[in-house]
Amino acid sequence: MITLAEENYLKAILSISLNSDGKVSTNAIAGEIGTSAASVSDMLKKLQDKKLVKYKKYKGVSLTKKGNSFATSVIRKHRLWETFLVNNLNFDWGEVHDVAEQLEHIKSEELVDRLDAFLDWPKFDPHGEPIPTKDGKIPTTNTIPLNKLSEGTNGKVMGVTLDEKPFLDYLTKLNISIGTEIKLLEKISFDQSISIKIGNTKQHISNDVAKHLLIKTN
Amino acid sequence: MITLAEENYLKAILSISLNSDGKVSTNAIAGEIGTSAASVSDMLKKLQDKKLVKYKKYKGVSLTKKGNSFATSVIRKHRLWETFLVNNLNFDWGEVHDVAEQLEHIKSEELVDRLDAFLDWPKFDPHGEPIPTKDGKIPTTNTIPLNKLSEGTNGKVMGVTLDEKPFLDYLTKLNISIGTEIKLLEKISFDQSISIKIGNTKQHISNDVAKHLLIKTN
DNA sequence: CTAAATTTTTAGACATGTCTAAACTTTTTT
DNA sequence: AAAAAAGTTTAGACATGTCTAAAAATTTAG
Repeated sequence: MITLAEENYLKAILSISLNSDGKVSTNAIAGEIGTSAASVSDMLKKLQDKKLVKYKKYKGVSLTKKGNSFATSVIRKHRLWETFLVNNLNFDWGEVHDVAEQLEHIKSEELVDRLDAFLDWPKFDPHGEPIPTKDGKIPTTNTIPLNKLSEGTNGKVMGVTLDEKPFLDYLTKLNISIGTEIKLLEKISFDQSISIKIGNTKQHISNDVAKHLLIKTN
Repeated sequence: MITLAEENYLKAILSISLNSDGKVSTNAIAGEIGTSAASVSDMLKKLQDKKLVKYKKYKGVSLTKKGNSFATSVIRKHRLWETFLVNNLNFDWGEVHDVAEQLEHIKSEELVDRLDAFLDWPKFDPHGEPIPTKDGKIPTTNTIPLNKLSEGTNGKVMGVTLDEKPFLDYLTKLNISIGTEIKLLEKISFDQSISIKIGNTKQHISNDVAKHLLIKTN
């Protein structure tokens, strides 16, 4: 049996390794989970014993096939529940994360599959993030982060890669949601901040915001 | 903060005290939860410290107002989730208990209220059990257990008071579900077993089965 | 290429919730 | 009303997952 804490560690490792290739460091995991490096060390040994990760002391960690499969399944559940919460229970996209963090640990394959069917097998969640299928495949998109776009390019917001209320609330304030048309006007090399046009208004946003917006160019 | 284990103890205490008035014994709780009397003793002290129960050593336990309110809320969540699972995810009524036991511990008032609204404020769950309202009121029914009916009386099954797969599967086999019309033909005084008529077929069932069937007489 | 800084691991402690075995109350029986 | 039975609590142990402080390994800098 895999515990709730173990699932959270696997999810954190997967999430970090998607944004930066190679082995995942103890500190990175501690940061992601909000715990101490010491606790992470302890847990990595346990995950190693269960053959969920490959771990060499001081050398970082990576998921085994089995570990990856569990982590992907947790993400699948998280995103399906977020979809349900937004589509059917009328939650706002910034309000669902914490509840989905709990729901993702409910243990029942049957439940997940039936929820998937009830939602009509969605490919993307309310943030535009891909929902892994039952067999672990992750739908792809041909999107790029807004900060990688070149000046003068038009595109449409297809998703966000950060699921935190302050960020999502800020997007709402900027009038940005899934489907919003954006034109990149200017990149400031000093701090990588950018000017954009949304509808007929110009906005200026930081690189930290831009890098979490997935754009499909027209 | 109330923990998952504490919620389960409170629920068990409420559930026992509904079926038998007065103080609830340590052993009864141990039996309900499936743990040892020693563990129950330990936990009762903790619940006492949190003012969730009133407890005198060797003298049994009862819920405080606060404890009752938590326990009722857990039952509310359990029954709302069971309703969702059966009505919307097409689960069979015998399959939902274990999943609902997990879902009932999700912490979010908002979630429960929205689920309630999504389900259109149901008053009874798929087993006919009343769903407590947000403010803790429990809808009433004028039903009596089948074993208390007198011979020759007709009635309709409005609910069951046991949520266990083997029991529910047996009912299905007997062609009994919510809404089924039943006539009580004969009571055997030796073992309190009874003969009933369902549609045009006679059946003979034990008192253990009959006492968990709630009947509304015609 | 050492020395300092950073990262990671170990050691020891703690909280939660569980267990078995033994001790203690209460209830039932004779 | 004492003895036996049943029920309950305490004592001590264990597993999980966390923490801080100290030790060890690795990386970075001078």
